[in-house]
Amino acid sequence: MPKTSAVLATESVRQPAKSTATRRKILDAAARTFRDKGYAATTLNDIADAAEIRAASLYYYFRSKEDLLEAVFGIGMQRVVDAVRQRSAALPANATLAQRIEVAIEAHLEMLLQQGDYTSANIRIFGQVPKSVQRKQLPLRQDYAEFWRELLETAQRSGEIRPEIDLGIMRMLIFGALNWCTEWADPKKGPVREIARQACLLVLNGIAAEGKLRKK
Amino acid sequence: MPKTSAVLATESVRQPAKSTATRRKILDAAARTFRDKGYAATTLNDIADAAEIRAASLYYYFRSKEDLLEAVFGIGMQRVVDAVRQRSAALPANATLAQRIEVAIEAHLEMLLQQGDYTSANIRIFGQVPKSVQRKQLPLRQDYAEFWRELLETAQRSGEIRPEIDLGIMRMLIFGALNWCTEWADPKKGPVREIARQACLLVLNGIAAEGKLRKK
DNA sequence: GTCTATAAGGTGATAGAC
DNA sequence: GTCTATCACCTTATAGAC
Repeated sequence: MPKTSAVLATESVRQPAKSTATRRKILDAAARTFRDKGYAATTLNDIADAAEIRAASLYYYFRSKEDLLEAVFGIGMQRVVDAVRQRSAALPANATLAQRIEVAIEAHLEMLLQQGDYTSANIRIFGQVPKSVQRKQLPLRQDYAEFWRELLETAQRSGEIRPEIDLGIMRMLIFGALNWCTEWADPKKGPVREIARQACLLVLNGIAAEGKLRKK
Repeated sequence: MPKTSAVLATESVRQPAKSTATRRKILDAAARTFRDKGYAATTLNDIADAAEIRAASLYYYFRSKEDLLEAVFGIGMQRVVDAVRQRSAALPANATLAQRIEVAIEAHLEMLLQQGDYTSANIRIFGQVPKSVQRKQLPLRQDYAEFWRELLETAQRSGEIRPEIDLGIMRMLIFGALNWCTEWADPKKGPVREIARQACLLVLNGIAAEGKLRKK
């Protein structure tokens, strides 16, 4: 059973459909507003407006603003982890580095840019949120980092990644290139596919023409 | 005359030294606090505490919280632009792409990670700040983007950058890899030089070993 | 489940003494 | 130049009617 269900489902499965729908509406509204304005600048009234209810009604579903934030964060992170893991698992066992990187980058970017605001909210505002909330998200984040760490380490051991590459630093540089897309990329103005393709070019081969390779 | 002076200097050069020093202290405090907590979550009391004055005294130097933010942003952006431009100008006219990229990446990262909180505040919280403030920063940001656009375009025309690279997308991916360093890199835990070196490896050649290059 | 009313506290900003 | 005192407003959260 995937972890997803624990995070995505409402606590009680037997709750009436209306309640579940409203809860989802609130979460959607919160994710979008947090993403756009940041956590502190978002008021419960902003969220309530977007969800078409009164601010006080939020407390029927969530104990506090922080609780709501945690729910949004959990869903957002779990979605990336699931998407990247699932698509990678679908690859043949003898898939190349290029194929594995390509699939992972594409899944990551799609979650970030197309699949709603939960993931992008998590990525964008994580650094400016109460430390207590950050701490609770660490396990899930490390889980995801671990996936990439393994992917890159295996490839370096097999000789597909050059030995002078520092995998710890490189992983964060790659995350940066991808995550920063929330700040500028607009799926309506250009296909995510093309961004993913360029990101693969960068990560695998860089931008320099052959024969003009850097010495050291 | 560099634009710097207009932004860095106090309005009136004839103001007593004490006033100028306090102003600088406030700016330093604001940059650090904005950077760490975000704009909305930072109160004027936070800044006043860090600057060792009372909140009301801030209004002797700045009209409003937003004014203070604009001042911090302006300084931060101007510093990157100046640093990158100056160091690039010091290169010989026939410098290679690798040399130019290396110098630009190093200067950018040093401003971001070593040279104080103004630049990192700008980079980190820009997306979650009132739209009116963002708009005022656009000219300076475009100025910097223009520098990179030229650098990359010249290199692609001369054949140093492969033709299948989309320079618009690639520039943003590179910015992302670099800017994201504010979220994880700690100059006390590892030299910025090493991060810059790895970033150059990534940008110029990627991570793949030769002979394992991606087909398409 | 959702609402109105309201509490309790903090926020940016101003007035005016020193 | 810096302070204390204060204002008007907005925020999260709770109480209790419906």
